[in-house]
Amino acid sequence: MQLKSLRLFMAVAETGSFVAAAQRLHTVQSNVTAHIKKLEGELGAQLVHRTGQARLTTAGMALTEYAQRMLNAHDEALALFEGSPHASGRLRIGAMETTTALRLPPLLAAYHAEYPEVNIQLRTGPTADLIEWLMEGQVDCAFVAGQLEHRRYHALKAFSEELVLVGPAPMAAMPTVEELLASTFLAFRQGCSYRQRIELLLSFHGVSAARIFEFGTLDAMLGCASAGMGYTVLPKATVEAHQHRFGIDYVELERTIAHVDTYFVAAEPNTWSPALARFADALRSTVADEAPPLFISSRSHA
Amino acid sequence: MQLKSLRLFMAVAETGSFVAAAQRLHTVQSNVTAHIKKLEGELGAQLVHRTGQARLTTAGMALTEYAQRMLNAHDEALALFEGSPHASGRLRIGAMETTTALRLPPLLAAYHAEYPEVNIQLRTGPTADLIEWLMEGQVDCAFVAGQLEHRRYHALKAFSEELVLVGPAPMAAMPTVEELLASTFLAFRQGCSYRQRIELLLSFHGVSAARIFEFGTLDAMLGCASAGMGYTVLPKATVEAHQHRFGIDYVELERTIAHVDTYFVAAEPNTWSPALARFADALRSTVADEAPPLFISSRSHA
DNA sequence: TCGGTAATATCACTAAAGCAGATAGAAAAC
DNA sequence: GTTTTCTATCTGCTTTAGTGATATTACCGA
Repeated sequence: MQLKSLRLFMAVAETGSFVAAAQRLHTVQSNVTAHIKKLEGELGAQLVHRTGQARLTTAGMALTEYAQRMLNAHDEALALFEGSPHASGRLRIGAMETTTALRLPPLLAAYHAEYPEVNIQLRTGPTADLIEWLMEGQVDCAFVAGQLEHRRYHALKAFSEELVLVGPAPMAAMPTVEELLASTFLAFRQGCSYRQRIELLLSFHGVSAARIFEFGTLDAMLGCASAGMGYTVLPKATVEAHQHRFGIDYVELERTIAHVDTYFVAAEPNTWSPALARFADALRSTVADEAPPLFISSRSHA
Repeated sequence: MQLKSLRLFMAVAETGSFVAAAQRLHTVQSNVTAHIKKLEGELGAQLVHRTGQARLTTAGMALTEYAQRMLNAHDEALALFEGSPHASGRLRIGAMETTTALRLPPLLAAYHAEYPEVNIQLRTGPTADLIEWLMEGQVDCAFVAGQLEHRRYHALKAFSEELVLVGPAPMAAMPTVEELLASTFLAFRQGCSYRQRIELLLSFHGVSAARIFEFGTLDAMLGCASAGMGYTVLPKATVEAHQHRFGIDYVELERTIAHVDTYFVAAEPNTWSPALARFADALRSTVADEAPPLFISSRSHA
């Protein structure tokens, strides 16, 4: 059974004529006859009464239901890919805690408004996990800190973050080496790229290691920071967004340490579902509003 | 897009390998490659990651939903016709009022118990209308009085009825010619074959014409008969079934007039949907329980 | 970094199927 | 009874599918 045959069959059913069906689908009558006969042979039943008007037999009517289902699914699939008037299906996004909290809401809102059919699944985790999930196919795309070194992945610079050293308010100046050495650092669980910055910061100040408390959520970490439990390193925008809720303050860091770019990474664009492609579009337009876009695409293996 | 390609695509998705998919569907790996590549070309997107495990891309996952829908509909259609484990769909039956009331209930009950998926639509009318509906395709089959003369239709003798003259109780003997001439006859609306029998009965007794009242339902007719409004001709079994509810009685008629066969008629068997074919089966077994079956099939135009 | 291994891609060839045009046959309309 | 209109069949051509052998690529371990 072929979709072509079913298409012709439905045309015959609707027009009541083999020649009309042939014209509608831009072929010849003998071809229609051949397809209908083949269908009848496969199903072991006559589908069309040929006397006078070509009317469907009872068997033919029974087939229409299934033929219509197949053709509908086919047309929808084709429309989804070729046209792409509306994206649908599932979109699994991975992102860091800070990105999720600060950057994604407006982006997701805009995307969802335009493509309400897409079922968005958001998964939060540190950069290392995100990359693993992406490679394992557990997410369709991810927002990670720093550029992905791996080949065969497409990367788009999404957001630029300025990391600051966060501690209990007030913080007038950078803590001394002694203070840093004596204090605890608060970080997300293993794999968070910001945590690497903490270690970079420590080495920058000549401190080799420090006590580190791991947290699972941003709120818990900020709460502990305001309570004076220790210092942490977070994007400035994140801190400013939460500063009114917690008694925290920050000092800016040296630029080489502070600057971190968040990249949108996914497999190559030609593997994207329409839902993912539209999401990348939405991201690009968001990025374009703030800064000139910078595309870093991997070598495409034609 | 071909169902064959989608079948291979799903096999690749499930097995994670081109060679495994080829083995499962009894073909060779190069063929799988060709089909997948063709699909990818048609949709303009890469569907499968080839590195290591053959995993689906995001686009590929989006396709699976539609592919599954198409293949499901295909499998169901095939199962419906070839196997026929369960009939489904719609079955439109036409029947005379008396047949509907007396003969169909047990048949329909048995059929519905076995094939609950079938949506049965019952349409009642006189024989002439039934034949017209059948030829126009408004019903899939019909129970009519007398054999259908038309070619290209399959007929199966379903029930034998013994017509009797019905009047208000008590009826000791056949009314005289004068009584018949003076009385009114009650019949279904134009086209009812039993009504022809009334006219035949009258001519048998030398009466050329009589006043006839037309009714739409059996109950109304029997009610009027019990009230002494006039006589009617009905199957003996029907009268006996309603005798306890109405004050009616009957006398038997001369055999050449009394005997009427009810035939099951439909288009030729090779045009039957599974639902219709199973219904004919059910009817045959019902008939076989009562009398040796008698098949009168039209010449099949191979 | 270099082979070995296991996977997919490509190629050449054969077979089959699809398609178009012409024609024959059958039914309906006049 | 003739004409018209429709479907079935036939023939040749073109395209496509399927097979098996071979090339290429990626991955893995030494």
